[in-house]
Amino acid sequence: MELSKTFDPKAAEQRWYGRWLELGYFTADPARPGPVFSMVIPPYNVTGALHLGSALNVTLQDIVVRARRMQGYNTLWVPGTDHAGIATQNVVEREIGKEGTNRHDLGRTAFEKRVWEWKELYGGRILEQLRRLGASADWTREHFTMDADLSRAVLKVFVDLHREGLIYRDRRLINWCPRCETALSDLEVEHKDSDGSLYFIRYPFKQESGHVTVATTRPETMLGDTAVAVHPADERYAHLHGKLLDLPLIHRQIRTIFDDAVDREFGTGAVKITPAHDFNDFEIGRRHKLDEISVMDTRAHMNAEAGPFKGMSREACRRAVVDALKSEELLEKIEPHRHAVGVCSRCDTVIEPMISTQWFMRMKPLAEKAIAAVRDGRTTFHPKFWENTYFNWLENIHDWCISRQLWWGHRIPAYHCERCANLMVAIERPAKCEKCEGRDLVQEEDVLDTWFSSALWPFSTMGWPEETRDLALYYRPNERKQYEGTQYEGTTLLVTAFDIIFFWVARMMMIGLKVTKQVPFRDVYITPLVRDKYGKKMTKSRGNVVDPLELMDKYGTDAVRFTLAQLTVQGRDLVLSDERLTASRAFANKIWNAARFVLMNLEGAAQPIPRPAQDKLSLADRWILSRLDEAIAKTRETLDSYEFNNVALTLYQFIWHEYCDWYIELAKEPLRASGAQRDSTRWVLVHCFDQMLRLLHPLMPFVSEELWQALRPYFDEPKLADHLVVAEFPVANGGEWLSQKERDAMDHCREATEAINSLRSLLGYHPGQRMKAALRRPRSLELALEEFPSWMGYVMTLAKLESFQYTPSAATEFLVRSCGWAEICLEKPAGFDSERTAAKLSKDLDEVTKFVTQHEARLNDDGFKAKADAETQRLVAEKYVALRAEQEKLREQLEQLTAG
RNA sequence: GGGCGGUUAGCUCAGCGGUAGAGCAUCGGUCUUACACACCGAGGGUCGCAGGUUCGAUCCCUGCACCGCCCACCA
Repeated sequence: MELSKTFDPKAAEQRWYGRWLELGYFTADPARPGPVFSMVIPPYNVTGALHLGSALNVTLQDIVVRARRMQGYNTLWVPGTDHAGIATQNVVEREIGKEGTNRHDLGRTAFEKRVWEWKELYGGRILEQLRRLGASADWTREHFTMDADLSRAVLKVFVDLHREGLIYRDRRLINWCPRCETALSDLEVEHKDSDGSLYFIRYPFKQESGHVTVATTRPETMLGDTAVAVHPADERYAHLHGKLLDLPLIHRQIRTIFDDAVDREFGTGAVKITPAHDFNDFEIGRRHKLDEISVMDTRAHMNAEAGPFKGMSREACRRAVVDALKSEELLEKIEPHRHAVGVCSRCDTVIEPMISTQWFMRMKPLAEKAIAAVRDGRTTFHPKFWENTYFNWLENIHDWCISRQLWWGHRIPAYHCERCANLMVAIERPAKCEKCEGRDLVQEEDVLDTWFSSALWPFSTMGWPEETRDLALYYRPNERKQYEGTQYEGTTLLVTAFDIIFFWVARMMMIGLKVTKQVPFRDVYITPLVRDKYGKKMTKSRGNVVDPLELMDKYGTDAVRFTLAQLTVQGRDLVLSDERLTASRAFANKIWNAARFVLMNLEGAAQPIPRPAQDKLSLADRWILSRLDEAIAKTRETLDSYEFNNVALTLYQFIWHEYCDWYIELAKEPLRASGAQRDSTRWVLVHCFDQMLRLLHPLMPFVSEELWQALRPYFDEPKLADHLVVAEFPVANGGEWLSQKERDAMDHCREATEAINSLRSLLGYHPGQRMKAALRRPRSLELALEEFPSWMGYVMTLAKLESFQYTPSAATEFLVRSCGWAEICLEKPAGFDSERTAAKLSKDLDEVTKFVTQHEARLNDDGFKAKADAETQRLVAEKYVALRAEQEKLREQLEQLTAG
C-alpha cells in the first residue's frame, strides 16, 4: 500500500467514521459480557453550535469511552439534546418577528408547532458536529428532553414530588424578566456591577412637620412603599415610634417600623420598604405584615398603583419621580453609587423582583441527601476541590422556582376547575373535578424550567420509569459485574463544565437520589474552561468564540483532539494556542511518515510476519519493547486517573522520541541486512506500531485507524479485530525484556552520552547531523579518525550503539581514550571561544563547589547525625560523593582548557 | 463580604521535599535512501514577595501582593 507523503486528515475522517457506524461499533448491547461503563452526554441545547468547550467535553468523553470499549467493557454513551426553553423560544420568536408577527398573534398551538419545525430543521446540527469530532456515541439511543418517553418521566416526577409535598405552589417574590416575561430561578440571574446613584428622599411626617430621609438606588419603587424601617437600637430614630409618614407623590399613609435587618451605617440608617419589588423588603414586609403593592406590570411598565406615573417604563418613571421630588423639594441629594444589578442570563435585561404565583421545589431535604452522597464517596468529583463548591451551594440552598411563563417546554400537569377553582395535579388530564365534579378543567399555562427535565437525564434516557434492560444494566450496574470490582451506583462517569455544577450536576444528584434512590453517577469530571487568548471565557455574547470546526478543517480532527487532551490538566483553565495545534498536526504527520518508512521496508515480508524467538531479538529490539511496556503501563494508569495531559505526553514522548528518533534509526542497519536479523527487526517495528496505534486510538482515532488498516496484514495477532476501534487495548506484557546487566549498561550509556556532550561543548564544536551520517559508515574508529568532521558524531554513535556491549568499565575506558584522542587529533574548530567556555566552566565549578561544601557541612553536623534517619544519611552521603566526582570532572576539564 | 484557583524560560503551560522540564518562539548547523509538519545543537529561569517548618523548600505551613473565577438581599 502506498501512502502519500503527508497525512491528509480529511480523507481518513471521511473514510472511517461512516464505517464504524455501519458496523454498529458504537451501539450498546446489554447482552454483551464484561464490566459496565456507561455515560450520558450533557444534553446540548438545540440552539447550540459546537464551541470549544463542548469540543473539549466531547473529546474527553470520547477518549475515555473509546479506551473502555477497547478494554472490553460493555460501554454505553448516550447522546442527545435539550429543548432549552427560553433560548429556543427566543430564537424562534426572533424568526417570526422578522416575518412581522409575534407568538401572541400566532397563538400557543401554532407557535409550538413552529418551534418543533425549527427544532427538526436545526436541532440536530450540533450532533452532526459531534460526529465530525469523532464522538463514538450510541446514536441509536439518541434522546431529546421533549421526546414522548422523556416527557412522561418529567410528568411522573412532577406528580410524585407534588404528592409528597416537595413541589408546591405559592405566591411570593420571584425574579422576573420583563423582556422574556417569565419567572426565573436564582441561578438564571447574573449580578453585574453598575454605576448608579443613591437618592436621598425626604418622607414627611403625617401629623406634624418634619421628615425622615431615606436613601435608595431605585426611587421609582417608592410608589410601592408601605413602610420606612430603622434599626431598633438606632437612637437617632427612637422618636419615630408610632409615627406615620406621608408617602410623597402618592400620598399614601405608611408606617414606621423597627427591624434588625437594617444597616445603621448605610445611607441615612433609614430605609424605605417596598415589599413587592425588593427581596430584602419582602422579608421585612412579611415579618411586619405589610401590604405588598406591586406597581408594575409584566413588562415592567408602571400600573394603576403608580397613579400619575401609570404606563411609563420603569426607567422613564425613575426620571419622572426624581423630577417630581425635586420640584416638591423632597430630594435632598444624589450621590454616585456602584452596586450590583441582577440581569437575565438569557437576554441581559435588568431583572424585576415581582410578586407572583409560581411553582416551587422544596430543596433542603433533597440537598441533605446530595451532600451526604458526595461526603461518603458514592460520587466523587475530579478535581476534588469542586466538591467544596458543590457543598457550599447545597448548604445554602433556597427553594427552586420551577415554573416558567413560556410556551416551549413541558407544560405543568396541573388542572384548574373553572367552577370551584380546585387544583388537581395528575399525569393524565382528569375527566372531571374531584371536588365539584365540574367538567370544565383548564390546564396550567406554565411550563417547567428546562433544567427540570435535564435533572432526570441519566435515568430518563435509560427508559425510566419503565424497568428497561438499559436501566437495569447501565444505571444499576451493581446487579452485574462490577467496575474493577468496586461497588458503585448510577452511570460510571459524567464529564461536564463547572459552570453547570449548580444548574445541572447538583440537581441531578438531588433528584436522582430522590427518584431512583441512588446516585446518578460515580465520577464527575469537571473539565477546565477553554479561554480565549486574553484569558476570557468564550461566550456567544462576547463574540470571542473560536469555531472548532474551523480548527478541524485547518489542523485535522485528530490534531484538535490531541491538543485538547494535552492541555487538559485538572483544575486549570485551558488556553488554546495555534502553536500547540501546529505541533499536534506535526505529530500526526510524524506518525504517518514513520508508517511510510515501516511499510517501505516491508517489501517482500511475510504476511503476517512471524514472531521471532526471544533469543533472536537484538538488544535494540528488546530495549524498545521494554520501553513500549512502560508506555503502555503509564498510558493505562493516566487514563484511569483522568490525567489527559499525561496520556498525551506519554504517547508523544514514546512515539516521537523513542520509537522514531531511536528505534527507527537503529533499525536501519539490520533492515539492510537479510535473513533472520531483518525479519525480527521487521516484526518489532510492526509490533510496536500496532501497540502504539492502539494506545493512541482514543486520542487520535482517525490517523490511527487509517495506519492500522495499512499495516494490518503484517500483524501476528491471532484473533485480530477488523477495525482498530474495537481492537484490544494493549496490556504490558510484563516480561523482562532486558537483563540486569543490560540495564546497567544502558544507564552507563546515558552517562557516557552526557560525558560526550560536555566534551563536545568544551570544544565548542557542534557536529550536528553527522552523527547520523556516521551511522551509515563502517564502525571503525580508525576510519572515523581519517575524516575529522565526522569524528564527534561517530563517537556519539558508537557510545550509544556499542556501549550496550561494553561493561561499564570498558565503556569508560573507551571514552577516556576518545577524549585523549580528541586532545591529540583535533584542532580547535573555528568559532571556538575558549574564554567563554572557561568562564562557563568555572561558573559551574563554583556552583558545584558550593554544594559540595554544603553537603560536607551537613554530613559533619551533629544535629543531622542525630536527627536524620539512616536512609536520609545514606542519600546525602551518596549525593556528596556524586558532587565530588562532578567537581573533579569540571576541574579537570577547566585545567585541560586553560593548559591548551 | 465569603470562598476557590493561579503566579515556574520570550509565549502557552507541565512538574516536584534532594543543584529546574516540554512545546512553540529565538540563534547556529544539516538536502541524511520516512518525515523541512524533519534532523542535530545552543542560549535563556534568584520557580510572585516576606516569614516559618526541615539536615535541605520552587514544592509543606502562615501572611502579603497581583490576576482570574464563583457565591452573597446591604437599600
